[in-house]
Amino acid sequence: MSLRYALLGLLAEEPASGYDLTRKFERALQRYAWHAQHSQIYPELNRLAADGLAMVVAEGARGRRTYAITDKGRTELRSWMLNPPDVFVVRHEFVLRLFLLSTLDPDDARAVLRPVVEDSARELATLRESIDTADTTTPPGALPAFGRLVAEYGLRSFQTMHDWALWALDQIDQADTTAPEINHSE
Amino acid sequence: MSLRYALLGLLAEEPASGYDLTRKFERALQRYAWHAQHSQIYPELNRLAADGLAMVVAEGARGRRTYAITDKGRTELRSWMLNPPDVFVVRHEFVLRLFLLSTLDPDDARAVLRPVVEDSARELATLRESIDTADTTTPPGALPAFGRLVAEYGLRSFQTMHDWALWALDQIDQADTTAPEINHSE
DNA sequence: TCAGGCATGTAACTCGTTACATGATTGC
DNA sequence: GCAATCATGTAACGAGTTACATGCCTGA
Repeated sequence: MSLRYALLGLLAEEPASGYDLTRKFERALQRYAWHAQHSQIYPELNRLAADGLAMVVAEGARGRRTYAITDKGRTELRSWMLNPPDVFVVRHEFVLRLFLLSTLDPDDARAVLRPVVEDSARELATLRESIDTADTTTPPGALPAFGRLVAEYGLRSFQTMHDWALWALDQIDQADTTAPEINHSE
Repeated sequence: MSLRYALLGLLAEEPASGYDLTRKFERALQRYAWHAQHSQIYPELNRLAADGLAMVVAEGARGRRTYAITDKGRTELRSWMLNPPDVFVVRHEFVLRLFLLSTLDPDDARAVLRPVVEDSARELATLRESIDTADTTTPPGALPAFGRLVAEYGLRSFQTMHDWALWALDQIDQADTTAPEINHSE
């Protein structure tokens, strides 16, 4: 049911069409939080409308339909936000690979980790730049957009991953040079 | 296909039954990396065996079947580990809620964030304790188990989340006391 | 005019969840 | 004997992916 609330949440920020929402997923949500394609989004929008949680507020060129959240939708969304489950659904292929690093020999493990260092550094730089731009263009004293909170979370997460990957490479090197002959049994 | 590799990876560490694997998911993978129930694990084990990537190596009481990874399975797993996709699948309901914090008013946002501070502190303490125990029981000079790498990643991730949530609460307070009258329009 | 992007949809398939179902073993 | 746990399975359903399908607008 998370897709339903992801859509309601995006609609709560501003009205949007299925096409808009698809692009929002690609740009922001997909990398950190949730993934969905247009083939899933359009039917769900129709269901949201059928359930009275969203409604079509404009029809434009090329069959474009702009949806907005309804009061009922807002109530439903708020209730979902304030009642988190005890255990969250997590599916993270990257972290899965970290878990399975133990199945590789040191050289292979290093080969997996090195791109992690570079990728996280690149993500970090991109995010920091867009945060700096946003911070300087925001009038002083204004409410910081909540998007700023998420960006900060992303920034810290990439920093953590970067630092960790460097540390992990170091750990592997140490183990490898200290006692390389213990390996290669079996 | 990630489930397939998660299972292969766990079998690469040691032979296990479907029942064992189900518990491993519950204990470790589920919270951080991937989730699966027994109803998905048993059929997939049968498929792994049919494809020659795993095989039954022992049959025990109560119909228990212990599977082990085959050489073909190891080759397949290694190839998967060394060829990561450009973009990872991420489904993280917790982070989704962070994104949608912007749809809540400051009081509601605080109500969402406060438990995050507490939960992450608790997870942090538990993880640190089990890491300390593992570190002191590991004979000095031995190869650090790769599980130690993941534990460290978990530790740092929870620390990051904890620090971020405190920072976010502070940001909300500041915005709320600086310019509370800007809100409540519309 | 025509390429590229806007815009929506659906069918077939696979993945994942929930619920139902069954029985064996162990320890008290 | 019986409760708890071990142990595996499947059917029905819902969620998510891939591929196919269609047509409209805008700008060069």
